[in-house]
Amino acid sequence: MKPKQPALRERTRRAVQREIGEAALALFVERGYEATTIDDIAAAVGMSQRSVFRYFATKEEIVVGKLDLAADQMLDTLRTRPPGEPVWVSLRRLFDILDEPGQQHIAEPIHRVVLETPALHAAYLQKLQQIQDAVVDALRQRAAAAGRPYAVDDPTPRALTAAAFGCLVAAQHSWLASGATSPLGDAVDRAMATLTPRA
Amino acid sequence: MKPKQPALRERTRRAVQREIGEAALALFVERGYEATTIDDIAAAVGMSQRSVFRYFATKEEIVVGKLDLAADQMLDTLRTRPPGEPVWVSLRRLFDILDEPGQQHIAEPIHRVVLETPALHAAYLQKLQQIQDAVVDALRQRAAAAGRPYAVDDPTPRALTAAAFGCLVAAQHSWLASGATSPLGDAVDRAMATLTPRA
DNA sequence: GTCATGGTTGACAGTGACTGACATGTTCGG
DNA sequence: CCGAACATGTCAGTCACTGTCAACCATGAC
Repeated sequence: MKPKQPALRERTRRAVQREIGEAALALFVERGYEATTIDDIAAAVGMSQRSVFRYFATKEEIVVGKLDLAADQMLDTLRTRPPGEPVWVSLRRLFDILDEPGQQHIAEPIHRVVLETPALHAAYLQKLQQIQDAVVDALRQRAAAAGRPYAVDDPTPRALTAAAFGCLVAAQHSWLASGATSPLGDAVDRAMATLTPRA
Repeated sequence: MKPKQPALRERTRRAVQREIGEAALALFVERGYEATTIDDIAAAVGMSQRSVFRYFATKEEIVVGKLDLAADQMLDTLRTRPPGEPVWVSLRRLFDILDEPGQQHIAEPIHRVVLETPALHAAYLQKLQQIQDAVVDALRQRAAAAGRPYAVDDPTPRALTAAAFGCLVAAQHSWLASGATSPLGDAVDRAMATLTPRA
């Protein structure tokens, strides 16, 4: 019987990871990302610097690692969408999870730190790029399952996905610039409405 | 008469910067970005590590700094396009300079290193983001000059620009994936043809 | 209970990117 | 030829990150 403890270990691991993440984020928001050292974070949770790095590969991952969860949710969303739905609509639906009520007040300072810290912004864009790869994969599979597979060299799924994520980033910018008042989803709607996929 | 030597100084500065850049790039391509240390680069050009950092703020800048020139060219291009031209077409034309013949053979290994090295890829995406900001600005100015300014909260210019650059990145991916045979411009054409701006 | 065992942790040393400070040239203007 | 910029080297220091090792649990076998 092996699979008995692994579950527990995994759970405690997640718990510690979560604790570090929350403490770190509080410090980042309070005094800035660059001004916060890993030692500060370690001290805040009562661990050694070394152990912090056992839970997060890099300092940036403490922040952008939160997107891994979001990525999984996006892929789930994509798989449960009607296979015949227009791709552009499905892509728009992926972003719903970034916009759930109850998270907005928390999400806003995070967004701000990420967009204002060059190192974090770069890491964020890269993570979005990774997510896009997975989304493109899922889109190809879906099309194949629906009997209308894309040709291997057809740039359509990749281009549409890239454009959609580009619109997302554009929407986040204007959302933050206007003080994060109206829901982010509205900004995404407006951004994505400026384009249509060609038949 | 002050502006006599400054011009010379600036020229020699550019020359040294260029020399460092070329030496570094050769090393990056040969043995990889991560495996190349700043000391290696300094030794290759016969300088101290400190001096290398006087010409480039960061290691990544040695590579992605080359895009600053491209960015200027893009903005020039944008300003010389007919003001009435559809935005999507103008945006497509920005990317022509990345595709000039005679640079392709050189550009390919660079592209490869950038896309395959996480740190560089992140820096690259961030630089593209900066360029987008400038492009959006130019688009707004152009529309205003043509008597059809965008409303301040109109996401159109930002969204279209982000989508176009997303298509560019998508095109680079498939271009590299297919061995960089046909010109990059063709890949960009195909990617951007999958979308149309909504009237 | 005891003991092997896998997984977690802290302490320590080391690398590499980067920064600040200072001292030494080299160059250019007068 | 002299003084003021400017470029460069050296050195010391910070911080992110990695490898290693020894101590330390918790669990399961006996």
